[in-house]
Amino acid sequence: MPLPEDFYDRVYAIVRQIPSGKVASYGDIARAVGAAGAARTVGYAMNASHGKDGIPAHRVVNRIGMLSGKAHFPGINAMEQMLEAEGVVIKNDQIQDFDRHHWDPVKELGIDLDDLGL
DNA sequence: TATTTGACACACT
DNA sequence: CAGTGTGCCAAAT
Repeated sequence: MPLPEDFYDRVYAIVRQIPSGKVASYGDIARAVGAAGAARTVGYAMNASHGKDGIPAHRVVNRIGMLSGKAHFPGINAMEQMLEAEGVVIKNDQIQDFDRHHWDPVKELGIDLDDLGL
């Protein structure tokens, strides 16, 4: 279980479950993987998700719904372009009606923070 | 083996 | 109510 990839795999598993037109915050994902507070590490995991596929990193934003990681995408506008294509309204690198598009994995997937094996 | 960085989050002023 | 500073976990060097 102490495999480094395990952590990434958990993050990918959650991000992969994000439905189209929805977005999740790093903190929520961090909690979903059992690493509450490791939001930064989640972003790091996303950095490794580039070479992989099926990892809609463009649906992952910070808590305020800002496209903080847009700079890490191939195109500076690729992130918002994809989000807009899914029905998400982006304004000035920020998601409009973030609460409306917010998708909490812990809540939607019914993940029990006590059942993460901690 | 220890230190610094990192696509954040929360608390305080 | 808004802005600034500090703290968190894990990975990489």
